[in-house]
Amino acid sequence: MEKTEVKQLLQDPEHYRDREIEISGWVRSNRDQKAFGFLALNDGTHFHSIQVVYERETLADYPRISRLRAGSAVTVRGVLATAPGARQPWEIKAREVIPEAEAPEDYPIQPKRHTREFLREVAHLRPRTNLFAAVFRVRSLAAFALHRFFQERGFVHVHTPIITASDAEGAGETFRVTTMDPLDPPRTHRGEVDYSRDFFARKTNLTVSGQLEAEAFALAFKKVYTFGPTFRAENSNTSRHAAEFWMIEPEIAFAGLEEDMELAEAMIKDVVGYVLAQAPDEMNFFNEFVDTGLRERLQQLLQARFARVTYTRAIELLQQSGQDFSYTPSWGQDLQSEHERYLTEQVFQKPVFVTDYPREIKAFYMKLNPDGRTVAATDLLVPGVGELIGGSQREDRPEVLEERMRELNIDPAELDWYLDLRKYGGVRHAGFGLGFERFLMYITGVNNIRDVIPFPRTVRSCHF
RNA sequence: UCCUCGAUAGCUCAAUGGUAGAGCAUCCGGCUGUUAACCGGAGGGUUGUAGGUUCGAAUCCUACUCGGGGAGCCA
Repeated sequence: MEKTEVKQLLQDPEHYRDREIEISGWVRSNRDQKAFGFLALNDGTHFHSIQVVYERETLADYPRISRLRAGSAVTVRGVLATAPGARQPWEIKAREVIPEAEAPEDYPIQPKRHTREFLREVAHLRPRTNLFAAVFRVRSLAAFALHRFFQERGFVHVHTPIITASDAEGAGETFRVTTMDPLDPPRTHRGEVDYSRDFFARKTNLTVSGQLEAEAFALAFKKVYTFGPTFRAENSNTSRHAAEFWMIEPEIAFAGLEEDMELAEAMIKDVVGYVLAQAPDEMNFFNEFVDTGLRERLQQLLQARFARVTYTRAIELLQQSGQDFSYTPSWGQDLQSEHERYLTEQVFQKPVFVTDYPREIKAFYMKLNPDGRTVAATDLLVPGVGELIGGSQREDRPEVLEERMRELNIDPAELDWYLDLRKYGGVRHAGFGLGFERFLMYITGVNNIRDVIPFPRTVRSCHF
């Protein structure tokens, strides 16, 4: 008797053929007939379930086993054999089926198609479905591939803080972190809330980005990356926004925008290639049931050289397109979603870096170009998802940086440490932020961010 | 936050002003290789909530709640 797992069995079935094995997992479906029955058993190690055949003649407690409902857990002892005339080549002929835990009749996951909306309401059970088993295995593999990509290139992984005091990054609304009594906070003599008596003796919030801290480490280790949770308290009601999501933020020193884009392109191709190779069953499932163009699009991505276009040129292309946009493209305005989609899906038909945006529509830390009108920023637009990456070369001239901060009403005193980085050996450097969930949407074809996060947190929704 | 669509059995959906139904799931029975098995039977409903119109409301009106899609903000 050998304890084993479905993944091992299906990787090398000949090795296990006719051998006594033991396997434990959950029942996906159970069909019994007069003399025998079939369990579809999934043990979580493999996308596919394995079929278990049990016979009335040889199984002592056949009536009980034949009534086991989907969701029940069992241990099966038997031999691996080829399945006659069956859809799957291998099955287990059970000698013994031991119920480990039975699921009552109100188990919500049926062997049928469920809507994603319903499954979100049972997020604790949805990883037992084909779709979510595939999504979350791919999520795990993609996370590993990202670490591997950076580690193999000598990048140092930085754990940037989750709680921060910098309120000046301009990356959206923040969640306040406090231990004060909301009904009766300490107050100053003028009646204002006195944050100096809060836990950290100042106003603090959950991080909206690890970039500024990553820059500090890039100016010591030369190549670093962060990979962690990020929090935005924005009232965004879309399929692409969550209040809690994960970001990858590489930062490289002695490098500019060109190197930044090369890094982003290599990273995306590496991870997509890894997932395609490591999760063929999951990717086949997405291609068949989620997005029938997925495989072709990802294969093209691996082959294609990502396009590069300046913001100024992109505006020209949009203006000359003859398209009837809801918003007329004009220089100085941010690109609308419809413009981004048109560029990546129609004009280039592949991922495209848009570079050198007007300074007025980008953040204070981005390097001012010699033309004085644009900054060395880039957004990577991809078909289907839109903006996947936002990056830039960082402003490394202290006087220009400080001037930009004053322009945008950011108090330089609050970010004195950030200005120090320019003061002491602050070479040119660049970086970008990749929204991990948006990347997963792109890889899997799943079109709602709530379905690529195990337990999603969005506006007015924080269950589980 | 704005625009738009929706909410009926555990799930997916019918019923468009006149007796709330089907498929799946569940339960019972049948079936000698099933695989979204099949065949027969049974149970299962305050039609999202609160008001209103009407002889009569799942259906029409108002508000609210929740959800989908789109926009803005962004990753």
